[in-house]
Amino acid sequence: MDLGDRKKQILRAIIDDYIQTAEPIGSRTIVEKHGINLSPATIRNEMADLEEMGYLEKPHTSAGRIPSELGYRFYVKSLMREWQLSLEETNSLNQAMQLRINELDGLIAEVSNIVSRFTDYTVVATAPRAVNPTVKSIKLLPLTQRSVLLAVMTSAGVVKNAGIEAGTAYSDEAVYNFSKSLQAALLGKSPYDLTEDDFAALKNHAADCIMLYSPVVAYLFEWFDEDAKTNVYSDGVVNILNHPEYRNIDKAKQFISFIGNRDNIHSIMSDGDGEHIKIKIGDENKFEELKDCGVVISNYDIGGNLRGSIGVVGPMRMNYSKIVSSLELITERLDLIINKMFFNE
Amino acid sequence: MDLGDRKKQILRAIIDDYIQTAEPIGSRTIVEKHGINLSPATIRNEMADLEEMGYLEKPHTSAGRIPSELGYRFYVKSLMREWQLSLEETNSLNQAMQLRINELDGLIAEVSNIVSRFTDYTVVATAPRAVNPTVKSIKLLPLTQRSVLLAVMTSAGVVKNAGIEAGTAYSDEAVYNFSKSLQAALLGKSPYDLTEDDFAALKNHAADCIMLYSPVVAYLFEWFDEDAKTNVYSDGVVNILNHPEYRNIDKAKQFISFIGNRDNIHSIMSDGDGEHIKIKIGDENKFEELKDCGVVISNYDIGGNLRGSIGVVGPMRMNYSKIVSSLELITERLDLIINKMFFNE
DNA sequence: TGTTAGCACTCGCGCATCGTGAGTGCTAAA
DNA sequence: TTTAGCACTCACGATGCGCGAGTGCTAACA
Repeated sequence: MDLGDRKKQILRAIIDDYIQTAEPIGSRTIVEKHGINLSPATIRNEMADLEEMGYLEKPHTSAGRIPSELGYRFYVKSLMREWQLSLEETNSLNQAMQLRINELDGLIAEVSNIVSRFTDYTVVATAPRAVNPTVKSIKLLPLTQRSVLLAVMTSAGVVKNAGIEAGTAYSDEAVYNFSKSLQAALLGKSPYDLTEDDFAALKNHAADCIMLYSPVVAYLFEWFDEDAKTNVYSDGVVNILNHPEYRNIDKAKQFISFIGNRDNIHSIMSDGDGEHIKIKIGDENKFEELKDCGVVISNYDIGGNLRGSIGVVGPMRMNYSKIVSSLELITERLDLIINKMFFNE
Repeated sequence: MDLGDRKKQILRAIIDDYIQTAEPIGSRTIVEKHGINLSPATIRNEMADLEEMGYLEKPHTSAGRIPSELGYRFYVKSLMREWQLSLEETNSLNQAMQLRINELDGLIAEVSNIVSRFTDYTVVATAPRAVNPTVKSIKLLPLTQRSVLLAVMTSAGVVKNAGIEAGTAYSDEAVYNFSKSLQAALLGKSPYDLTEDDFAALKNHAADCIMLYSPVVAYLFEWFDEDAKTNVYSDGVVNILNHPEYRNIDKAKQFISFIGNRDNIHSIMSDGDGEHIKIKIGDENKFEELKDCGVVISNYDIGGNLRGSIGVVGPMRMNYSKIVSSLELITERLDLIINKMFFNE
């Protein structure tokens, strides 16, 4: 399992090259392109070894070698060098992140777009979610005779609101009283903190506008439901067509359909076990549809209050190095922006 | 320009056939598949005429004929027969429309999905927009010390709301008073009805919470701005890959990118001049990217209060007849559902 | 013992060739 | 006016072939 330095150097050269060209690399190419002072024959011997060890594959007898799935894994774990984003690249990224957006959903959509354009792969993302959120403010507001507005601000600074059709008319006073009871019961807490008794009491207080009780509670749980499908985004799905692995229409169709399904995206993101950046290659993905793909997920965590993920999906032959650098830069900026957005200037 | 009955019959046969098979039709095929009591030679003569008139084209000398752009236009205008959705089809559509959704955005997204699955083409849609909306209810509600919620219900029953970061703290009373002034000024009107003087007066009344004035006005105009980009949706983009016209990866890429841009979708929908169903073929589309495409737009209008559009985009060779029938059925159901959703039970 | 030159061998790819068959237009007869 | 007959066209798929990049093996060399 332990590779000699020369083998490592050759393996790295092959993978680096293949990531760029998508074409099998022959022994001669390695000698020429990468400054290795050995004859092609020697390289051939080493390559035969690497193939036997499972790091390389031959598409057919007379082609060069390409990395195997195992080869990629070894590469991202031990061989990959940090990608130096050029100054222009860094600048253009920073510039693109000068967002004049002041609402979370738009922000994530915009960031997904930036990353997909920048990496030329498909990007998936989930909107940041509050960690253990509590109610910071809750109000009921009569809108018309027959409808009220429920507005909640969570501890993470996220505002949720919804109109409720009351069915019958209620006095402003009844609504106001119910609103007060909600505040008394919920401020500083999550609806999951309340006992059945608490809810029973609350229902009592809502006696004068009882039709509002159920919708209010339903919305509260919906907003605080940890398992709820949060908003997911994707962008640059079409980028997959830029890569030769997906010249095949049926493969492309399968990929695009798969990513088009929100549940799948949600599921891709959800097993990032809190690691900062997680790379999954081929069979490491739990979806059959991604068995030829690479996935890089970055989980960010803002001030311990908001958590979200942004991921890059593409063929197994991806520029992992550049993706990791870009995601790191992006999540760093994102942290700054969201902090500014929610927690004072 | 006026075609004899026989020519019409032949042209219709060719186009119907081509829509189904995507392959050039020869004189013999016409005689065999469609019950026409003439010899292939006669058909050939007629086809030569139709070609000269511009309704048909030859991909090359020894293939059959395919419809020209002009041919398609003539077809949808004069030749196309009403498509009879089968009972199963109608049922499955009706069943799919049993939506348990009670919010506009989700509804449109769901309907787009249904139509795209049903027709096997790409669907674009805009969320319904109010026609000449006025303010039915407007309130400002303190959320926390430093943020307020602006809630507006329009005459069409649509609720808009937004949190405003106040910057500095205001008394509940100041906010309440400003809220009252807003009501006095705006109830039953649109912000576009107010004069400069009205706004000046309003600003005066907001003296105690002057930082709120600008954002409130900005939101109002945003919400009532007819030209504002409304929410647009698309679904089934990947369906384009099911059609042989888009076996070519580059064409597919161009199409998918084009549809991926929200501005383009908005623009596609926006020139439906109030006609109920509008079909645009090839060059009739103002976008270069759609010059090989057909577009069917259905503009629906619910109770004179809400207007929206749903459209189907695909290759020029589309099953226009089935699309039109489906869209008609769908918009009819949509009318029912939205009516139920907003205006009483 | 590790490295390298030499060499025969493999095999995918691009290219040219060619027969097939569907379809056409024209002409002349019904 | 319609149709049978016929020569002609041309895309398409199959076949075959040469090229060249790349390999593995062997034997010689440092």
